[in-house]
Amino acid sequence: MAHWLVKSEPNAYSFDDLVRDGGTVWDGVRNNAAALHLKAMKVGEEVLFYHSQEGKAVVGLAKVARTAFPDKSDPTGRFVAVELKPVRPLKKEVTLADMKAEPKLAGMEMLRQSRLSVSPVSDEQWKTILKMAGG
DNA sequence: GCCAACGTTGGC
DNA sequence: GCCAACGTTGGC
Repeated sequence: MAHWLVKSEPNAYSFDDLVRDGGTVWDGVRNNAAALHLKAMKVGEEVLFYHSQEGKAVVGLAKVARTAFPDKSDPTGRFVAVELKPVRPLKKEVTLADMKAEPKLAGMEMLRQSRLSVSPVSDEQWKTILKMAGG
């Protein structure tokens, strides 16, 4: 099973919003690299939910509820959306500073390319982050 | 098809 | 608020 990380500005859509809604369509991605990752997602795969700008931390776990389908909000029809459901909040947030300070996470895609809104997370990175979050 | 200019994202 | 990184656009 692959793992992923998605970013959202909590002002626009926070993890609490996802919990409140019980799930959401993850659309609005307008970047090819990110879209490729969306297309690779499978139902049931788990996703780290990261708050950018206000927060700068991984705050919760979500999972893929529906694989990629055409993003209705995209007039060109080139991009896709998925559906995500909340799993649980993390016991402890894992901040960007925490992740940068952890050598095991040095190769993380989201650290390498900070603007990428959807990125893959390796098994080892996944385990490391969950451990940092208090299990 | 190249590349400069511009816009957007996101960390600081 | 600034700036670096990166993607996109448009002139040539």
